[in-house]
Amino acid sequence: MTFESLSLYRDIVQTRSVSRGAALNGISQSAASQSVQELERCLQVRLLDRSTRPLTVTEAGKLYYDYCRDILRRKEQFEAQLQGVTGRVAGTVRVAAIYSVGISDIASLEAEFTRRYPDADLHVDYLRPERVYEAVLEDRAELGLVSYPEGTRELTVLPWREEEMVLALSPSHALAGLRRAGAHELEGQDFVAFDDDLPIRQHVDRYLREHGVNVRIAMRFDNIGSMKEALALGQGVSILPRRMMLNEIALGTLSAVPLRKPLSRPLGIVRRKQQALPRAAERFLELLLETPL
Amino acid sequence: MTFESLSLYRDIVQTRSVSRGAALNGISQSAASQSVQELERCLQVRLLDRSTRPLTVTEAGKLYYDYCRDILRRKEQFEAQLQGVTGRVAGTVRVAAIYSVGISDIASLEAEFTRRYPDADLHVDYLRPERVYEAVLEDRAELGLVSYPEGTRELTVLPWREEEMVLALSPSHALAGLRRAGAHELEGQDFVAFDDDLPIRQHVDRYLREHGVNVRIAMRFDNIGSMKEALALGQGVSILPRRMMLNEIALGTLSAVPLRKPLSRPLGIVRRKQQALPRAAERFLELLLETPL
DNA sequence: TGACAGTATCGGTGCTGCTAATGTTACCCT
DNA sequence: AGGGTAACATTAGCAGCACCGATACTGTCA
Repeated sequence: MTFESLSLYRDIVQTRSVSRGAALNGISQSAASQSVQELERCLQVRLLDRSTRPLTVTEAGKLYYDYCRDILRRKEQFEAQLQGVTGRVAGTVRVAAIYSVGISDIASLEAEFTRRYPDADLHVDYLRPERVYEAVLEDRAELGLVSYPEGTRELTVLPWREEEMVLALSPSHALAGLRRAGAHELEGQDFVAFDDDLPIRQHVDRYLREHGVNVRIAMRFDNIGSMKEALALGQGVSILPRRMMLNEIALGTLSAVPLRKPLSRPLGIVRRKQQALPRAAERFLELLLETPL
Repeated sequence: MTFESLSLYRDIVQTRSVSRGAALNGISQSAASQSVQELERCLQVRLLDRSTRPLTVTEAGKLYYDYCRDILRRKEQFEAQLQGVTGRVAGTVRVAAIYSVGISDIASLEAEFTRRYPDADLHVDYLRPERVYEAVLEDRAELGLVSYPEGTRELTVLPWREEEMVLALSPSHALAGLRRAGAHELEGQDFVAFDDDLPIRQHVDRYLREHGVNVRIAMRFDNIGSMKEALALGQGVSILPRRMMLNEIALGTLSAVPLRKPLSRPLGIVRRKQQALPRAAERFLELLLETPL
């Protein structure tokens, strides 16, 4: 019973799928299937009920899952401790981020990080917000970058940035010439919105409601990139973080109009409570926090 | 990195020797040496300083040792939990006992145990008292049987038996005819004693001192078997648990004279605190506690 | 400075665990 | 119902690696 098989089993349970677990661990579905069977043979007990889809976890399987988690966390803890002794900053920092933190920002952070710590690797996954929390909870990432962060019993939050939200629209749009946008000017506009279940959507909705504005939701997206495309094509207006539009503003494909009643979006960093971070992850966290807005 | 290698490393550190660790894990010295080197190569850090004898453990090596212990304990805990779910009583119960608990007693217990739980194995090691504590502390035994038990921060004690101590001597000895032995009758006798560092020796010494008796220590042993031989040959007298002499009394090779001022020896069971016992070990513990004196 | 006990190294071997291909089964959908 | 699809199981064959035995090296005694 190797650590690979522990990690594999954990991932199989978390993804509720042998194949996905196999993929996450870089082995074939066949190998994963054999690994689980070997496990069940050794322990003489069924761990997973694979006669149903998606597969279900038996009582014993849950025990083994907790066991895997504990073992793998202890392993991470050891590795963190070890790096404290050797003084080396190495290993992979896994970061899960929402799409809208700005890929270019992270890219420059990544460059600085690999410059400072050449032995460390940085791996960033861009996910939907709920997936970011999930990734941190399920040990697939040391750090998570989210907007409107919320802590839980197992997760702790560090404030990171406050981003100014602005009216975003095509330069050719009627409202593009305004120096400042009052709420009433949005009344009845076609609106390019975030998906209903994203936190940012809730906050923008509340902002509009509080200022007595009704807009017409023209389209919905779960990522800023697509929204910017739609706006550039004149499909409507939106409210987006200004930082995310700097490129398009410079290129002249989009315009940003400051809001008279300001609205900002807080970004935060989530991590697991009482989990010593590997040295490399600690350093990346420092880098994040020292980076100017 | 397999569990075998964790167990191996733990044993190497505990025994301060690669060869002994290898022997404990049933592999060759060569394999053990290679395993440690592989470990150091993977972690990129020296764990053991083998340029000195006995070998010494580096800072990183200590961290890894703690890690091994934690992992292996978690594994045991899982196995115990699993047996709770399956209801099976299987696996090996490892018991460490002092020589003087009585091998024949344990043998009959063992017979009863394997009768009740045919899937479980019982393994008993007979050791010197300090080794019994060590074996339990270092996860080489689930239960320890000792006299004059003492708990520690990591060990908890369950009282087991109170054994009557009697004057033990050859039937041909001058004192053998007594119905009861007062303390004064021991004055000046040749005494067959336990080794100085055994707890039972301290207690017998105190008994003699408190009753103002001086004896001449004729010989010392660390096990009751040898003492009985010496007594049968008329080499002196001793104070021993009666239970341990039943066979010799029946055969007429030894006599037991009750002490006027009674002395008893408490036997106890030691186990690690906050460590769920495997189901098989739990059952053996039940068996121990229900066994009549 | 031998003698020894312990550790490192080396070549050969067997077993475990992987892949790729194929067979089987649960669930969905009209 | 009854294909269709996506998942899991099975099989054969191969590759790597952990093991062993033998031997060489190295600390630590006397």
